[in-house]
Amino acid sequence: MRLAISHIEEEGTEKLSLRALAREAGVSQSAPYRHFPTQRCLLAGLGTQGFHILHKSIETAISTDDSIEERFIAMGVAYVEFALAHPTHYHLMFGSVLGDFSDYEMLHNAASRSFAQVIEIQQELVKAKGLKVDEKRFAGVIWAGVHGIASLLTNMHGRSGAGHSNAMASIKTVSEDIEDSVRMMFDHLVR
Amino acid sequence: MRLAISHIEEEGTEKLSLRALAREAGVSQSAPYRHFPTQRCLLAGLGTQGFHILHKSIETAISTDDSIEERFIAMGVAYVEFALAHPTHYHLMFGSVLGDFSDYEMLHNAASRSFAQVIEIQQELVKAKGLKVDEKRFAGVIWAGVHGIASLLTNMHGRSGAGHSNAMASIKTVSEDIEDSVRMMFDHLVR
DNA sequence: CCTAGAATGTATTCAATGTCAACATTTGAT
DNA sequence: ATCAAATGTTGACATTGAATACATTCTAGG
Repeated sequence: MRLAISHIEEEGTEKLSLRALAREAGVSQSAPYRHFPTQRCLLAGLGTQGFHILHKSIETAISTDDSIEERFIAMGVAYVEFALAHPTHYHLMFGSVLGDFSDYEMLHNAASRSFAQVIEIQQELVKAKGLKVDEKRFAGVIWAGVHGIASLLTNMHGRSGAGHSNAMASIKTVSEDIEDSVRMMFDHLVR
Repeated sequence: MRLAISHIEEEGTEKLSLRALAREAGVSQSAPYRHFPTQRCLLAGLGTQGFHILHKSIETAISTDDSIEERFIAMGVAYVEFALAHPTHYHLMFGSVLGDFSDYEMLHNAASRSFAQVIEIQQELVKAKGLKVDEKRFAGVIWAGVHGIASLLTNMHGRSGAGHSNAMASIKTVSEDIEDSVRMMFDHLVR
């Protein structure tokens, strides 16, 4: 039922049981199995959906008349904001829960499209600025940069900070102005 | 029993059941509960241990006569290498599984010590280079940088790459020379 | 050495979960 | 209206985290 697919969006501690989901959806425990043969398939569906949202978000963010540098930053910001808006999706997409994407064609395709999008704008930047870098390593480091921010913010969220308040304060500062933080991280590329 | 504590180290898909662990240790299913009131306590123990290892690794890495820039890079490399060597620990330490550390004093303290260590060398760098930055944001971004590399490498490990080979290739390149990658990420700080 | 109490281990039980199979109901196209 | 596909339900099963009550081992103080 489509109820499940909409309930899919109910971002919650994914950890949430299939049965609980079903119960909450007002149907019986094994109803979901009509739609998803296994729990992992349900999660794969969530992941696929996540990649679609991310793709659209980035597409919107980079479809401006700004310079490539600014569009590059905008992409980073969009990436991080997506993670904050959809932490469960993000966790599925870039965590190790789902394992190898090859098992799920739709997920795999959606991921490929997102990856291609990011790599494309990154190559555009390299070209425009005439950067002399190992392109593959560059792509990986860029990705790691935004992923690091996104991951830290989503994971450390709601941690008390008492005692190691310095570290938590630094995270809070990052989260309070994401654009500034992305800009700081890619400092040397934007100037 | 201490067997459990040593078996703790057996890095495995943490997801592994307590019972399986007990079985593998050759004791009965509920024996572990003598040592850890709950599963989360066991995991908290693992996390604590992880912070100790990380602290020692970084301590070793930065105890050289090199310049602050080089020691800074060495810290980043040590951080990433720790994550690769102990992915389960890392996941517990910086994922959201354990939730708020305040619930476990030892874990909390170990984490604080690690955080302080990282923040200290980062402050040293800021001072030495006379950087004019928001220190808190700077700390967060630095942390996010190394965390991003570590997280991507540990999570994407063993993903087939067929189809979106560009993205996977970029990760592979990063993993093949971690120091170069960390250097590229903190480019502007090291030159 | 002996014994009391702590530390450790076991057996048994319970509720929740993922999965499956057999059966029932709804729905849409012909 | 009919029939097949889609969807939902009930009941079962094995596994898991957890709790309780009972048994064993170890160790320190007399």
